[in-house]
Amino acid sequence: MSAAVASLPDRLGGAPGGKRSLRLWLRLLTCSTRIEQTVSQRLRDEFGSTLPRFDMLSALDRAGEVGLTMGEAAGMLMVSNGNVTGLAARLKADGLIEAMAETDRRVQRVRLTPLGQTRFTAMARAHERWIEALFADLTADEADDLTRLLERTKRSLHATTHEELNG
Amino acid sequence: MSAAVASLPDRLGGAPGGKRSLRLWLRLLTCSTRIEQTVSQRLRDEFGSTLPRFDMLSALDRAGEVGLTMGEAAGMLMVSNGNVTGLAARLKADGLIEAMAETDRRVQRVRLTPLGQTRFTAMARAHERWIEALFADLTADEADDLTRLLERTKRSLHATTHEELNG
DNA sequence: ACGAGTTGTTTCAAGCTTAAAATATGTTGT
DNA sequence: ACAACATATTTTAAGCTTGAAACAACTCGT
Repeated sequence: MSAAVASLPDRLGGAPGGKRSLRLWLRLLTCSTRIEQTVSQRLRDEFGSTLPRFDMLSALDRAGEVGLTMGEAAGMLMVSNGNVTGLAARLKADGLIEAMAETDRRVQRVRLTPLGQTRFTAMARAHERWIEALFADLTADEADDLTRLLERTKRSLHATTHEELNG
Repeated sequence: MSAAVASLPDRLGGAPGGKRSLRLWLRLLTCSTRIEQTVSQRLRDEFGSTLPRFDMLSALDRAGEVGLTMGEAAGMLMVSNGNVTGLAARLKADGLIEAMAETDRRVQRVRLTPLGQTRFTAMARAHERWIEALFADLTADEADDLTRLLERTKRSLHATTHEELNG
């Protein structure tokens, strides 16, 4: 959740170049940050939870019975392995997730507990309502256009970046 | 930098409702996170700096001679006041910013040092190139469409949220 | 079997971030 | 002047995040 205030001093009419991209990035970041802050605050106020915790529960909900290893979870959440270690420890302490048996003893696999499932379902319902409300002023067409353009953007980013997260 | 993996289990064809918004939010977050991670990594590798530091320097660059108070900086960066206190302390220790005199002794006003200005200029140049490259696969029209839609989104968010950050 | 290399995870130190409480200073009404 | 209130900032405790180093367990070639 970082908000760049990159310097955009000048004209923006013509060139498809740097300033144009900078302005686009600034808008993208502003929207993203604002939504994160809103969701984060409501998660705290209404559920005493956080966005990282919610994201982790969400990934585990998708995974179902088989759960996720630490590495798989890190990949889905786009965070470092060490991060997931701490997150999992806190969620375990809350009783929302539990460890599973694994033959490969290096692997730490976890899944939702029944309590975790219940709590996540409640949060997910509220979360969906919040997001829907935030985008409410966009028409369905605008939302679809935006989604499509972001998909194109994602591919552009993918083409330009090949970095790893861990170490 | 948090990456939601919100559950999107089902059909997505029809309704303009929750699932559609959720998918849009997910794309937005993915793009934003990916760019932040890329920029963050390069700032560290090439300048030994961080995104929050860069953002702070950027805000001060825009402010010019008169500098910014802690509160003004917090507003521009969309972070808490306490956050800016720590950031300013670190940048001061690096010799990149300095305190200014103020009649109101509650107010802490800071500006770039010459060194800070030099360093920021170098970083900003590189930053602009990185961003341009990340969006390189989009046409100028696509970039403009995206910027416009994000502007509309920003207004939609603004209409729905009135929360404060501090306190 | 055993050493070398690989893979999955955790630990660690440092920085970022927040909300809430505390501090310090300024302003206003009387 | 002074009390009450308001404003600007810092402090604090807790959580999030990372990259690098450490650790543990597995695989493979011989």
